[in-house]
Formats: sequence, structure tokens, C-alpha cells
Amino acid sequence: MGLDDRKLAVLRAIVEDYVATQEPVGSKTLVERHQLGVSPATVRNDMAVLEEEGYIRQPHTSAGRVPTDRGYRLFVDRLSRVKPLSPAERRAIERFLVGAVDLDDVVHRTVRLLAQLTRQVAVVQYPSLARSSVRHLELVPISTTRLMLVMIADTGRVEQRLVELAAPVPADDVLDLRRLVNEKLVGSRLSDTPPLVQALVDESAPHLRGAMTTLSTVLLETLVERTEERLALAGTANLTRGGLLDFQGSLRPILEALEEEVVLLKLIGEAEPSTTRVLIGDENEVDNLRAASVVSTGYGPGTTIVGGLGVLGPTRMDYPGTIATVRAVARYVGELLAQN
Amino acid sequence: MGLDDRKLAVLRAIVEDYVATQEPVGSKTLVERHQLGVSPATVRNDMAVLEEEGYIRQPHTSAGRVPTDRGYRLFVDRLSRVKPLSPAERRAIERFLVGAVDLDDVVHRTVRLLAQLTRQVAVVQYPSLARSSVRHLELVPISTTRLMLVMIADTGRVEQRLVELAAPVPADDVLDLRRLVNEKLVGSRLSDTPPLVQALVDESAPHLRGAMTTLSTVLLETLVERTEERLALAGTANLTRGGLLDFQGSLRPILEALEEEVVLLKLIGEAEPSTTRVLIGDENEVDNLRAASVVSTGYGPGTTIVGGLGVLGPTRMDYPGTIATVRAVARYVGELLAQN
DNA sequence: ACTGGCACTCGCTACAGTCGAGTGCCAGAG
DNA sequence: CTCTGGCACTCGACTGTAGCGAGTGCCAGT
Repeated sequence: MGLDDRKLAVLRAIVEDYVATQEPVGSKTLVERHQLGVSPATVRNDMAVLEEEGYIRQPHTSAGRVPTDRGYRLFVDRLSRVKPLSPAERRAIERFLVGAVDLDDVVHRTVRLLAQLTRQVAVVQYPSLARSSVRHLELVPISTTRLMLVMIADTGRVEQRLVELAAPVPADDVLDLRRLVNEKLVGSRLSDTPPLVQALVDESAPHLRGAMTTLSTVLLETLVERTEERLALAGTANLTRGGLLDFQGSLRPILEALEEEVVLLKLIGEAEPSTTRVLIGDENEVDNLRAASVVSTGYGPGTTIVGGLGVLGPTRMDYPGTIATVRAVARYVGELLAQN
Repeated sequence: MGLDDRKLAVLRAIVEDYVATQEPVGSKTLVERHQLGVSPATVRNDMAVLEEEGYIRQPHTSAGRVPTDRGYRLFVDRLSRVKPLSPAERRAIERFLVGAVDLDDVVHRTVRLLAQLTRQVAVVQYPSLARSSVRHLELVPISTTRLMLVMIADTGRVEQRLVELAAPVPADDVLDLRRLVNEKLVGSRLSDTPPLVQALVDESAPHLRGAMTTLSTVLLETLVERTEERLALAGTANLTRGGLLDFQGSLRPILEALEEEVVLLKLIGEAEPSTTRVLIGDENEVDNLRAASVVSTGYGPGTTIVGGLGVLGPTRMDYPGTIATVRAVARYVGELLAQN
């Protein structure tokens, strides 16, 4: 029941043709377009086997074949050749990313770039707080009982949070608090901070104890528990590409899923180092995205991963090209971050 | 050629019916559903006049009537009665907005709330920098030649920017710089800062002059020129409501327009105090949004306006309800901001 | 000024017929 | 055993026709 080389070649041809033309592909057109060296009838037999094995299917009895999710999977795993980026794309990437002034700027440029290059919906996760470490903490007095806590992470992310104090705290004490939290926390990974924060409270002088306790609560909430991961999105208009044929006619579920940040983070954020993950149709746990595929990877300075990025499109997508682009963009962004 | 009361009543009935049913409305159904006190034939005559005047039109010869943009305009201006919010809506608003912890949080909650209540696409502009004043400026040394400039505005917005110095600056000097910019700039409107920033450079001690010059450039860029207005978006999935009938079958242009922040800011951000602006279809200058309507208003603590918010939907929308909701949400957000 | 009546328009649906791409199968050749 | 050419068959897409019905415009009458 194994698939010989020719059957695999047929599957590859079907996937490539279908992705290109968006139409079910028949045996005759297939032999015309690719040099398979055999007759349509032979191809038909191969197709029958491929269909039996669940790699392709017929939309209707008298129509051509269309790859199934399983077919795409096989294609991605074993049949697709890596498509090198065109020089034009390389140039586009570089041009797009130089001149970024700011982490926000980097993320926005990246997501737009990805959307533009892949002509799909792009998602970029901001560098994860959990994977960052503290570069600096700042306490800015807003009023006598209010402080603005600003945290700057080594990834360039800046988070702020209002701290509502129970009692007024004199300016000098604020300076002390500031010095203390910085001494203790700077340089440590955010995920490692909870014990440190606790120690801070325990060790602080009595007159600071109250303020420090409130502060520590906010610190823990902001930096650890509600470690709110942010992300940027672009290219939703690309969903309408290919008419309404993709996504079985309704963008509804897709758009809904795209608004659920949690869902997206799950898709994009679970990246393993240097792996590109491809989720095809059904493999996706999210019901709303059963008709979509996601190509994602991690990025970060050097070999560490601080966040994920990727694209989402119809299962009928150009996997080799998309994978290449996603990887390339992730690499460039990593380099950019490393420069900071 | 004036429209007497009955003709206006007919127009109102047409708009209300069409908005509710989404189908062209004919003379017979109209008299059945509304108590107009006249026969269908009479209504037909009135309709003919309304059509001649451009308030309604027939999709095809033998179909019912549909309001034109002009018809909606008249309806909004003169015919619609303000629809009071339901208690449920009131409660939803309050429940949604309490517990916001952060400006980001407020904006996100607001935009989701608006999308949910109006069942349309919601847009909320972050408090405009140009309309804010400086509450505090912070300089955080990142390396010997790099500073992170953090600005906190009175609206709660926090902006940061990397400052790349030409030469290393000792820690003491950073403190001096920090003190100087705060003394000079805190409390002033961002739009008024340019001369102040210039003065800062002129007045600074020689050994600070170089650093201050670079700093001032970044300040001007960040706070004035590239006064990057941000916004939040939600409810794009609502565009698919009403099948593909709205927006003449293609979401493409709408989605494209929604990705152009500049475009949205133009729509939402030009709010006059306490006015609710309604742009219907063609009245919109953006080509991509010719099939859409926008209801927007300004918000801010007290009577000042610091930003805009609104919703975007098909021209066939429930204007009275939408207007009421948009207004109510804006008012609540204003109150929330005033508490800070 | 309003109404009832009437002829007319035209989109929608259903139905029948044709076309053609594509299939499965089979017998024969290599 | 594998491949090929041939052939009958299927079935969706498209076309044309016909009937239906909602809705209109107009006109004559009250």
C-alpha cells in the first residue's frame, strides 16, 4: 500500500497545480502541464490509489481532484522543495525593516511586511514578557498616592501600570523604593521574579513596607500573572483574495478567530527554536480555523526565542514560498533585535 | 416640491422597514406594517415623488424601494427619534468599563464593548498626543550612549523612544538632563512644546549641549511631528453579518480601509465637541468606504475632547440606536478618564 | 386629493436539454 | 505485471423557456 515515486510525483503535481489554478485538477491537464512521462489513464489509476489513501478527493463525481489536508501534510513533509527567496524579496525585507525606531515600529513594520510578501494574514507576537528580563524599573509619582510603574525589558518592550497606594508616600521614599526594586530585579528573567519580589517586601524597611507591598502586588500581576502578551495583525484584506472559494464561503469564523488574541497566541506563540511549524486545516484545534492553515516560527536575537510570528491563509496556499518567507522574516527580525 | 408630512412618514417607514428586513419595501407591505391611514396607491404616488427627489430608488423596475444615501441623510437629520438606551445596555456599559486597570485596558474594553453593543466594527482612538500635556518625562540609561526616553501624558498615555547619543554621557549628566526637561516641559500641551524644546537647547550648559540637542530632536519627532496617533479596532467579524448583501458583495475594500490607520483617524478623529457625526455612504471621502456609514463622536474627561471613537457599518444600519450607543459609550469613557 | 382597478415589468425559480471535463474500467500491448 | 488507448458513464455548469408574483405606473371615478 506504499506510494511509489510516481504516485508521489502525481500528488505533488496536483498540489502545485491546484494551488496555482484554484481549480480541481484532472488527469489530462496534469500530464499536459507536468512531464510525468505516462498517459492520463495511468495517472488516473494513481489518483484512485491516492484517493483511497485519503490524500486527495473529488468535490463531485465528475470533477478533478483536490488535495485533502492529509495530502497537503504529505506534500509539506516530503514533497516540497524549499523555494529560495527571490532577490527582490530579500531587498524588500531589508528595505522594510531598516529605519525602525522603536519596538512598536519594528513589530508593525514586520507584520505589514509579512502580510505583503505572503499576501496573507500576518501575525506577530510582541516579545514575550515571560522570556524577557528586566532592564530597568521606573517609578513616577503621579500624585501623592499614585505612582506610575514603568518597566523596560531587555527586548525593548515597555510596560506601564498605575499603582494606587493606600497612604501617601513622600518623594524620598519613592526614590528609595525605586532604588530597591531596581537593585533586586534588574537583570532577572521575568518568570523568575516572584520569589525576588517577595524578598523585597520582607527585607524592606518598616516605613516602606506598606507601599512596597502594594507595589509588589502590581509587579506580580503585571509582570507575571497577567503577563499580557500583545500582538499585531495585518493583511486581513488578503482573506478576500481568491473570491469566496477559500474558507468555504464565509469569512465569519476566521475573522472571529482573529479577534481572539488568546487563540492567535496559541497558534503563533508556541514556537520551538528554529522550527517552522505548519498547521494544516483540521490539524488546528480551533474550530473556527478548520479551513485555514497557519505557518509560524519563533524569532529572537541570536538563538533564543522571544516571540512568535507567522501567517494564516487558506489550506490551499503556497507552502514552500510561505515557509521560506516566514523563516526569512523571522531571521531578519532576530538580527534587528540583536543589534539592541 | 416640498415634502409634506405624510411623504416624510412614508420615507421614515421605508427606512425603518428596510433596515429591519433588509429587503426592498413595497407599497402594500408598507401600509400593512405601519398605520399610514391611506391606501397603497397613495403611498405609491408619494414614493414616486420621493424617488424623483432622490431619497429612495428601485433596485430593479419591478422591485420595492430602497433608501438612497440622501434618504438616510434626511432620515437621520429630521425623522429619527432618539432611541433611549435599554437598561440592559446601560448595565452592560458599566459592567464592561469598571475594573479597567490601565489606559490600554480602557481602550480595549471600550472598543470591544462598542463592537458588541452596535454589532458593528468599532474604532477607538487613543487619547491624542497633540491634545495631551506632559505629566512627566523620564530618561533611563540603557548603555553609555543610549537613553530610553519615556513620556507620560496626563491622559495616561505613555510613549517611549530610544535616544542614540553621539557621545557617552555620564550618569550625573543624565540626571541633569532629566531635571531640565521636566522643569521646562511638564504641564505644557504637546502641541505647544516646540519653542520650549528649542529654548532648552539654547539654555543648557555647554557640557550638556550636545546630548540635549540629540534629545531635543527625538522629543520633537516623537511628540510633535510623528505624533503617531494610535487606535484600536474590534468587531470586524460583524462585517459578515447580513450575508454579502451589504457592501455590494465584497468586503475587500472595507477591510483594506480598516487597515489604513490614517484613513480611520480621519474618520474618527475629527470630532467636534459634543457632536455626533454621521457620515453616510457617499458622503465619505474614502473611496473604499462608499458603501459604508460611520457614526463617530469625541470623548474626553469633562467637556474637553482628547480623542474620537465610533463605529462603521453598512449604510443600512440602525442609525438612532447606533448614535445613542456611541454617545453613551463616549460619555462613560469620558467619566472614566476624568477619574484619573 | 385619494382610491380601486388594471396592464405591465422583470427578477426569481423550476425545469429540460446540451455540453464537456473528468472518471472508472477493460482489453490489449510491452 | 505495468502501462495505454478506448469507451461508456456521470454530473456539474450553462442555456433557454415558461410561469409566478411582487410591485409598479397610470387612469378613471369618487
